[in-house]
Amino acid sequence: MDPTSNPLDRLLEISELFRADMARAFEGTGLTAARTHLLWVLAGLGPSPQQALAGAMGVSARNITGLVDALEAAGYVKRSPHPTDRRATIVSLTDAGEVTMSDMARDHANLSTNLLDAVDPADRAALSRGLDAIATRLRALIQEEADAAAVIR
Amino acid sequence: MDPTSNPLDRLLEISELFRADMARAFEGTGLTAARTHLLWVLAGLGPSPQQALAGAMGVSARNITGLVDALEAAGYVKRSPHPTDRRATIVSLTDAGEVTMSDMARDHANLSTNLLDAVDPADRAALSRGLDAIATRLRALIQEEADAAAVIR
DNA sequence: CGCGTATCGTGAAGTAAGGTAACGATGTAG
DNA sequence: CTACATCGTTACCTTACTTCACGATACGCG
Repeated sequence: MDPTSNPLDRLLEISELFRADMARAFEGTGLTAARTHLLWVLAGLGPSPQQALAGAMGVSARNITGLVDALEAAGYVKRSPHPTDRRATIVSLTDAGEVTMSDMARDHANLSTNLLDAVDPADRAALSRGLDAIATRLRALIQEEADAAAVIR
Repeated sequence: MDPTSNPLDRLLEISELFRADMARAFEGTGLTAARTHLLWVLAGLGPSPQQALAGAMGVSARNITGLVDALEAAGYVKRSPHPTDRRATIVSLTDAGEVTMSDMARDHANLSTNLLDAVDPADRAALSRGLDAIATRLRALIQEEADAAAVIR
């Protein structure tokens, strides 16, 4: 009955809390959510041309230029020439960037554990299933909307 | 074992999906997440001075000026003089704004139902409890960090 | 080989959300 | 009445995005 206790509103609240927490965590590090996302993608792909990062992040190539500029200036990332394609530049993590990423992975794992600890063990499996179901449904809804919009065009 | 199936990652994914869905839903309406947030707060508070909106949204007064400018230009909101304090202006929803907000409330309720429908009825109570627990824990963690940061200053 | 076309990264310029600092107009307490 | 606080706004900065244009380069094809 409490209007703020339905799952949708809780999820929206949790989204907002994540956002606030990340903003706080990055204070003074020269990092931001977008830059960190790039680092995360880069750690997953390994050294990549900017084009590949744009594709993986679903963002324009121009935007990658700006994010890489900032990360390079802050020392997390470096640019080097592509060995065979002289148009392309390869972006890779610096040693400092690698360290940052492993710290981040550790923090991420800790947070995961910490949050899960807050949940009654008896509820965990259902929570996990429920979140999977919601994510799947959400993905489907967004896809439907995208298809509907495509027809109009 | 699947690294993408733990609750934290699911929650982050769901956050991202919400963001994408909202951005898509607002296309061509002159609305954005921030502007809609203001409308939402305004609908909750009723006609308010900009100061009150800034407080309620946790954002600078300057930013409210900009959001109200945009919403006023799009016809969702109007400014009128405060009856007793000539420094202040009162922001209120226009008729069009009221209609938009009730449409939005309806869509919100539909989405809530739709997403919950995707969850096995047997899992719903546990999901709800789990989300509450996670939100509570997250709030506590953020508070701790804020306190820790306050000590340093 | 040469030519057209596609691709890579970036300059230029725009939009949107945020922030701080300063200021004029006004309210309010002493 | 004078000092101080508050309200909204001007001016300016940052970050994250976009599109468009362009130079340099790769590449397929006749």
